[in-house]
Amino acid sequence: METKLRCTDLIVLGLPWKTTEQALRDYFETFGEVLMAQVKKDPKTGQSKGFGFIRFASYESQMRVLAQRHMIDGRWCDVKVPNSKEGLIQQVPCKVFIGRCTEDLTADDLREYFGKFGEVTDVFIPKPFRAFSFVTFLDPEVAQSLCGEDHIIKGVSVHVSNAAPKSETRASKHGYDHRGGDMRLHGSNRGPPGGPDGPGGMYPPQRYTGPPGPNQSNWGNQGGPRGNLDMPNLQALGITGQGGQNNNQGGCNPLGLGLNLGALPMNPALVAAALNQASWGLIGNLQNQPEPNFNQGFNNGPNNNSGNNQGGGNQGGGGGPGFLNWMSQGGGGPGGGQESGQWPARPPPGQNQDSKGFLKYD
DNA sequence: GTTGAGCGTT
Repeated sequence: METKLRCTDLIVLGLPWKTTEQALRDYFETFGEVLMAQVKKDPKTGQSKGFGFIRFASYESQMRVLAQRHMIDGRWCDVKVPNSKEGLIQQVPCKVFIGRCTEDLTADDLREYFGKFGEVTDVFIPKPFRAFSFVTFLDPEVAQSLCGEDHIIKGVSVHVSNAAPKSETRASKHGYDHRGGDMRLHGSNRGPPGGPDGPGGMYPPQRYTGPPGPNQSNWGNQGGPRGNLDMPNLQALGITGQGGQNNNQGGCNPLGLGLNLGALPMNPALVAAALNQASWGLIGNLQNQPEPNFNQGFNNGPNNNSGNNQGGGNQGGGGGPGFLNWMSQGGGGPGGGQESGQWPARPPPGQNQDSKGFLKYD
């Protein structure tokens, strides 16, 4: 379980021809200690091939880097987990199914309401109206904690449940959309982690206790001495965040590329690695189902760049079991803010349910 | 001397 959060080499695509290994290293060192940086070149000419690899010392740096695009020497570059390495990273459902929606419940309504429980990274409302929607949280634990509950939003009683991964969809081999920094895990070689009855000891037994009160401990940022990352919680989960290279502080990031740091959604897959088994253990509705395919179903749509929620900084995640509280240094970023409505067409109702009657999504 | 989706000579 400790091995799930180790760093891996990351591929950097789109490098300018001109970028040197030193420049590459210099750039990424603003995120944390860089153990390796290389630019792939033609052995003969020495000409760059336009991509390279980097490796961080801390998983936290890795996650943060994966969560955004990077302007390097004047070009936007993407950092991804290499194909050769994917499948090593686990993911956990951050998305919940919201049933009994009415038509007047807008994405903003949902985002605002559920933002009380944790940072919302995506809201999806099928069109045409289908009486349900999906809300994706940054923190998978928040998502899980809400499952099974009824909530009243604008006078409407909605029901939150697991967003049952649609089995056997795409996400097969050729990666799907991960522009904007969302999922990129689809290696097919990774089986289900353990199974529903696995360890189950990672999560505190007590359920999420609603919106954080004003006095609840807040691991968040707000200028705390530790900065805005959530290493305490990581450690609490048995993750040894080596070295604690914490470059990011609460408030001003040291890199020149300020804008997105706090506002961008973390890649839930990467972020949630350690929660996998335990979380599935909590998903009662899935316990009797065939093993879910972890390789799919949790992508956040074509563009995961949701605007930060209300720019208010995260809600602290309740201080308790919160896992991902590093985001949001206030001041909503320039994130897109749009979402919904740009998803692939869905199957007609009826053919998108599994044996348990769960609505599937893709 | 060009190029722009991709996946790593060692």
